[in-house]
Amino acid sequence: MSDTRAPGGVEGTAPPRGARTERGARTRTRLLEAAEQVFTELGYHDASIVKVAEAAGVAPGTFYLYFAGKQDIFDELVEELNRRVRKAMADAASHGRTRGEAERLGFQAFFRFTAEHPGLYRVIRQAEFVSPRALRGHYERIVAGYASGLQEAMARGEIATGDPEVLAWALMGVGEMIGLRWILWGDTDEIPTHVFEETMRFVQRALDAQP
Amino acid sequence: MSDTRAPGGVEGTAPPRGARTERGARTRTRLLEAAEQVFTELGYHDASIVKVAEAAGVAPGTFYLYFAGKQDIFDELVEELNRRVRKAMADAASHGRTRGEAERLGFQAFFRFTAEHPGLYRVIRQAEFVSPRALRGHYERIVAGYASGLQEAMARGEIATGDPEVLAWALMGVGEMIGLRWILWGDTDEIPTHVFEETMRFVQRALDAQP
Amino acid sequence: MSDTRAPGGVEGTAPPRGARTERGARTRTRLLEAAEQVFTELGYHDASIVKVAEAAGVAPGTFYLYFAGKQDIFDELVEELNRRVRKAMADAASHGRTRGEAERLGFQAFFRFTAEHPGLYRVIRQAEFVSPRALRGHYERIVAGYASGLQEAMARGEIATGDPEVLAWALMGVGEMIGLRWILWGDTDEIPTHVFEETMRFVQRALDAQP
Amino acid sequence: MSDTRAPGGVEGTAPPRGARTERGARTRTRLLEAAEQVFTELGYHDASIVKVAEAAGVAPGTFYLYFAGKQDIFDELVEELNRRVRKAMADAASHGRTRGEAERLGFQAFFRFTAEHPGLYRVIRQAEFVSPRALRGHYERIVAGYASGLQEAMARGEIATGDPEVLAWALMGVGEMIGLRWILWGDTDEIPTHVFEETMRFVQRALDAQP
DNA sequence: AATGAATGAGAGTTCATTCAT
DNA sequence: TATGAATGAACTCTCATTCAT
Repeated sequence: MSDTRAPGGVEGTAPPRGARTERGARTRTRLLEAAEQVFTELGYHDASIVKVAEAAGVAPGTFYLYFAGKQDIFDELVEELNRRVRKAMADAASHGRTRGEAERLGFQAFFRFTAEHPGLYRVIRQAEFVSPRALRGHYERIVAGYASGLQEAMARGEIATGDPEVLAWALMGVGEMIGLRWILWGDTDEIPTHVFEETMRFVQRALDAQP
Repeated sequence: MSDTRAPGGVEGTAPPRGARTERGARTRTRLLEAAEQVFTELGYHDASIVKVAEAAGVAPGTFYLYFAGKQDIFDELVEELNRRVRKAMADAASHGRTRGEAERLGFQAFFRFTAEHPGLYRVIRQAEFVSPRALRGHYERIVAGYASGLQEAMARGEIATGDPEVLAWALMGVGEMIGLRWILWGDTDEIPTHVFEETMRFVQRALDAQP
Repeated sequence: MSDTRAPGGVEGTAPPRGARTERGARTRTRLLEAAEQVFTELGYHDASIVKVAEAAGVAPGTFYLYFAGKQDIFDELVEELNRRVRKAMADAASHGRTRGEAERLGFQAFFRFTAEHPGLYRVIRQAEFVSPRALRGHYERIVAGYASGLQEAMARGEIATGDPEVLAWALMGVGEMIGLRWILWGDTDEIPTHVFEETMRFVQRALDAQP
Repeated sequence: MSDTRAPGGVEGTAPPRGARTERGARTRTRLLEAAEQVFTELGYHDASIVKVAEAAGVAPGTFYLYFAGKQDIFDELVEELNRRVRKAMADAASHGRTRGEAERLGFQAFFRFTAEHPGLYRVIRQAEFVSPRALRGHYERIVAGYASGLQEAMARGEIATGDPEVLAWALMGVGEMIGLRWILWGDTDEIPTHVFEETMRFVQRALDAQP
């Protein structure tokens, strides 16, 4: 937000919603944190602006100084969460020496994230019905990473050849469903080791080049 | 819509409202059909009882003679849709001579169902947030079928050994995500052949016993 | 409102808002009466749906069974009031034997209406800012009546020739302003006789054929 | 905007907020100009203080240093606009050699003003509902001018005798309605010549002494 | 003299649900 | 068995105004 506003200027499309000062930035952050908590607890549709504002300790009207509405803050929140998931996965994967190891670490990071923040994970999934575009973009970015890794591995003859994009989506489906079953629906706080290992064996067989 | 609901059957808790006469049964059926149409078109939260009643050609008050509320009819509808999906998959799979063929036919049936009824598929997915229990039950039944098939195949040495349940959930994840990507988000009315074939190769490699 | 609704029919553009029964018709009427009172007392912008509903003795939600919103009921109300004014003027004028007498009686009826319902008159005037089209239509209908009377009188040589439409608007301006000044802003309940007579002389000179 | 407002002048009651310095006077002027623009564009009720402040390049809080509220600045603005209209009419009329010519020039000036500033004209009309007193005062001042001119003309035997006040209000009604019809509702940027001429003939017949 | 974040009452509106008929 | 008018709480959102800085 430039501090050289031309008087009477119209400032383009995105209204410069609040947050021009330090204090404003803090309020905005508080609202985002409150939204995370409320959406997590109640889901998108039972959450309300009033509840979010209340949780942030501000008046309802204040909310609209910073966000255009419920969907707006949801989008921003989901985008933020998605960034976190992707970063966790990419960071973990980058420590792998071999492709297989990277894959393993990536999956592990994903499962760890969802296990540590099951509410957030649910929020992200719910985006399918609220901001399909945002969720799709998120998945596509993960897939793009997967796919390029797979392509390189194919080139090196490490894995079976095939359409890397399809393979990447299939891999993501595996991770999502295992996460859904053993974290959201499971009764432990963590994915059981043998489930994780079985999943990794499944994935490795699915990818490995047949001798 | 099966008209042979045993009163007080599996549902147990909910008293079977209305529908004690021939006419009542017809009204109930009309409401369920209307709900399918309205939920499909609008999604759970934008659907309203008044719209469902209207689509069924019935007054709003009449709705409550047959269902306890919105969630109630949604649950019943999702259960019904799930039965249809499972039946389509099971029927198809039963025509397979080999395990691999059955698997292939089952996946094909799933994709065909979602391609032909994308709205219904979305309704089922949405159940995750509205009636998690119902969706979980649905998935578990599919998994149970998969898993027992896998177990037999393992016993016969046709596929790699492992925890059949984990494998079954992984398989389902693959199907779900490929369906999401190429049917709900795709721009064709059908899953592209090469995507389907690539998916099947992925699945077969993932399961096949290593020589 | 036809009582042969096809089940599931969509009923065209105008939603059949309530009033299918005797009781509904009564509620609708009560709302319209309440609106007249509230708009009259508070003006358009300070009136609120809740106040109207309250004055009608119904819950806020009930209002929306019958009207699409504030502007909708305002339009209907203004249209109704306009019909009354026009009818009062036309009825009165039709008793005139000569053109001049008809004119005199029409003006008189207009002033009487505004004097008896100053609040309504204000509501109609306010329509200029709320439903300009409606007000314009109202004026145009009055003007059309005036103008055709003037044209005939011109043909008979009773009055000066000229563009009857312009003359008609000018006449209406006279009536409106005199009404505004001596009824809305005046301190009596009726237009003073000498003002009325002076106005009629003004009008007659303005129209009369010069010898 | 005259910058020579005598503090505590005619307005009397309202303390002249802010504007005690050179800079303050400039801010006040900017706010008034902004208000003219915003009210003109949006009308009274859709205009908001925040928009006015924005258009003036000033923070919302600053507004209240200079005006007591929305109605306050509206009143002042309307008064200013009215001064402009009256001045335009009086200036024009003063160039007329005969009474009839003065009248003609006055009407012309009024129509020209409204044609050039239709938005302002609307703002003035809207004052009927927002500050009736201000509008009434405006009209009364115009009427006073008309009336004294008419009285003199009567004394000189140039026009029919009668109550000059009633005649003056009638004249103003003619001008207002013709302006409303052909400027606010018309499709040209100017009043058509034949309408103007017809109107003037109407007015002259209405006033002229019968031989 | 100026700021701009914060307020909070109140607006319009929706809809699952009830109940007298 | 069916009706449909009525409910009223809850929702999103606006904006004139205040006040600590």
